[in-house]
Amino acid sequence: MPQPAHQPAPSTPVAARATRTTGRFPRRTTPPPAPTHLLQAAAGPTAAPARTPCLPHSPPCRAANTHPPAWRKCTRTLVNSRPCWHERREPQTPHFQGTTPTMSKVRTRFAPSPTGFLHIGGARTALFNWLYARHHGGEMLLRIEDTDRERSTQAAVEAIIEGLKWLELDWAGEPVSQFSRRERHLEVIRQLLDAGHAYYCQCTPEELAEMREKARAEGKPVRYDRRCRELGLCPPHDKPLVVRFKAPHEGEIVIHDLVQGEVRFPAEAMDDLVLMRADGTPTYNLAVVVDDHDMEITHVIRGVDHLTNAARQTMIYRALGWEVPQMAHIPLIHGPDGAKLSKRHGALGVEAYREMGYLPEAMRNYLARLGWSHGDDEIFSTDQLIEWFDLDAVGKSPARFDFAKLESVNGWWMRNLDQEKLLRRFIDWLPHAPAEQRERAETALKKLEDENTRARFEKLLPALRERAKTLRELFDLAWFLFAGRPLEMNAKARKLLNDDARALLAELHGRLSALPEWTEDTLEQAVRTYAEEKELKLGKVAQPLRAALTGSNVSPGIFEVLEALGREESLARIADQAA
RNA sequence: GCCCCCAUCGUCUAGCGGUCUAGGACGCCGGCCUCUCACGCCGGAAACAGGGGUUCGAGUCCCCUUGGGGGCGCCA
Repeated sequence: MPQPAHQPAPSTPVAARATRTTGRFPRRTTPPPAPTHLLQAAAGPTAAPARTPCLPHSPPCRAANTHPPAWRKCTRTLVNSRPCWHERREPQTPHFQGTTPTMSKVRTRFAPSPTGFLHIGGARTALFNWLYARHHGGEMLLRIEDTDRERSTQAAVEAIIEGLKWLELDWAGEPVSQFSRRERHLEVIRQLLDAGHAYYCQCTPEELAEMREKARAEGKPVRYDRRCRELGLCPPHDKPLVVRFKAPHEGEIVIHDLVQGEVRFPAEAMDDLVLMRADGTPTYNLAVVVDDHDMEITHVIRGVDHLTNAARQTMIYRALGWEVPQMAHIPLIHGPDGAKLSKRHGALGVEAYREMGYLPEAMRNYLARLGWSHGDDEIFSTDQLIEWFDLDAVGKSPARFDFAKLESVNGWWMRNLDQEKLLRRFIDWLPHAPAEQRERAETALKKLEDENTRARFEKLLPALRERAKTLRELFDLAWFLFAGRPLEMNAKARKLLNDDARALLAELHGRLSALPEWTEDTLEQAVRTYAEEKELKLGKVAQPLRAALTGSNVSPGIFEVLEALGREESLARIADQAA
């Protein structure tokens, strides 16, 4: 399992292989679409359209001539105030360690932005990426999309990594910080500018807001009106400049999606999106294209909320002359009310599910079934998931998150997981118990170090697990094994222990202490005989006994409990409650 | 407002033109088992959103309506 290290390893010159565009994914069966009638001119730098001259007041710049040496002069001020490109050193790009590309290998990536915990939708996206890669013998990479410096936090990065680890979704190499690849992104922006696929724009956020408002009021599509597109602006300039992509004027962008099928976006719907902000930082859509390309991602699997980004990114790929990766946009997960998943419905961080006592295998099982199916099958081991998962069985309609079903699936895994593994899961869970159980959990953890207690627990585990839907319930059910005397009684247990019951316990204590052998069988025989003699139904005897032994009205079979607890402890507990 | 996507029991889904009086699972209701609670087993209620086409034949294909969702940032 990779460590959450964020220091890029010493670099392989990513840039060097970054421009390779052919023969990289020979295993592809469906070649990427080429509806290039509108973007033919965008085939690459060599096919760039004519340059527009600079404005009179600007000094000559790259946009105006084709001499490479002019670069330096110009790039000095490309980023309005900050000189970031003037020294043309090799960009420090992360080395995608351990992921030496094999031509035919499927490479997916999970690319969360670290602005919060790993929520349930993100977890499923990660799972699908992971399963798809595994199914095809490839690998999943992890990229942290931390270009939004305001909202990205290290704590979130750690929470995401922690969440993935809990779900046991591993990735190849080190996590890649998108922010750390900034230089490379700027380099590509420069390339785009150079080729005439991008231009400087001087519009301010205020002007743009005004533009949008007007368009909306007139019922027109809300888009940038491209007023700077042919101005030939370039830095230095009296206003801050951004770099925009030149979207095609006509035709359409067609994306071939493995889940959504063929989706067409008319060119009129495409905006001249910003590639570089006024502060000189690259934007998401540009960064994603560059990173996916450099990381040699073959399949981009993400939420449908990115579908329009797919169209935008496709334009950028084409302008760069790069091959577009296969794409799959999976439906989103909704809350029980069909609306967006809200906090109280399940938009919780995966650590919350861990706390609630769900098992990773159950989580994977449930999440996989949300939007994907394999006939009538409901329960899947991870190996089966890997064997059977594929994008063609992923539906297009959104699914609602259903706690009841999750719980049921979890219950199945509670009952059927390998005993050793369940034990380990339980012990691993204890330190993550919810706050109100933390104290007891610590006690249990300590008690489990005691061989005797541990043996009791293991002995009763088969009976306990059958009654628990979650690790948390298992813990509640098992608590009486760890609790000290005198046992705390719950309300129903107290009610059970009336005077008659206490008197009965006193008699029973006598009988049981006389027993030569303390086994489930001898105990059952003794108790049954006692009940018959007293002409009582077994329940009348078992329930007070249960209360005395477990402090509860619910437990595994009473004779099992008696045996597991042992003679000494059992008799002591009975004596505690006897009259 | 504009663009895109979706639509089978309450929920997740099977169904890829005839085998559908629509199957499974969760949940719900009834029962059996029984020392409690579970597990397990048996049974039940419960759906093709509506309207037009196409076809000998439509849950399955097409169109419209309605309803949901996503997107329209110098966020990702």
